[in-house]
Amino acid sequence: MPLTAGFYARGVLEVAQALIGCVVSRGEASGIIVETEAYHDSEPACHAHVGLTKRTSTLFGPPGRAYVYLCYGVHTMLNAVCEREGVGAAVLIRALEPLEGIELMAARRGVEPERRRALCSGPGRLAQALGVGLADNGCDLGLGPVTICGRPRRLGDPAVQRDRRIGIRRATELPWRFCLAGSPYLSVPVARLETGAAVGRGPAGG
DNA sequence: CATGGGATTGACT
DNA sequence: GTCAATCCCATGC
Repeated sequence: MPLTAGFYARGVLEVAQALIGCVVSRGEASGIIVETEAYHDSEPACHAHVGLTKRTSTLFGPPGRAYVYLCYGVHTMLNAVCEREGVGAAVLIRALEPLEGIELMAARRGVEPERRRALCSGPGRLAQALGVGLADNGCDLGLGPVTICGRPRRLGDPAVQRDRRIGIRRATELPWRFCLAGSPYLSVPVARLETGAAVGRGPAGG
């Protein structure tokens, strides 16, 4: 059973951590989420920081929808919209451990199925592997085409590591990246923990 | 209407 | 390590 809106309605940091170990599916292809990042309209790295526009309307909409956009004119990014309607917040899905539809994902990526790490280790890569396109923007993650289900019981409670977000120009100091500890499917390894690093307290008013 | 930036990737030196 | 691809959309005139 897919996760419902209540799961996403919580604070975006809480959701970003809770999504580790959950399963993203689209059609025959699926994978276990091993890396996420949180974005919130209170900080400048978030698209919603500019306010409500045509582009950001999905972000400010109800929780539990997909926010899909094109990055660098080349790659599609898949996010899960969080927090209550009127708050611009989302979790970027950055890496998956491939689960089902390996052959299909490999064909879409143009790599050999044996190269598991090349399939979904990166936000652009996983979107390509799943066949996510701009037409999926705004879709209900409980209904599809893109769906997210809870953690498989057999996996237990995952150990989650926190890190700084990757590839952004602004608000780089926030430790809003969440990774499955020890996973070989991360887009980038977790940085060494810095002693005394500032710990984010979460978005104001979130 | 013109311009410029961007939450990336893959190819190449 | 460097760098180009490529396009949507926010902004400004």
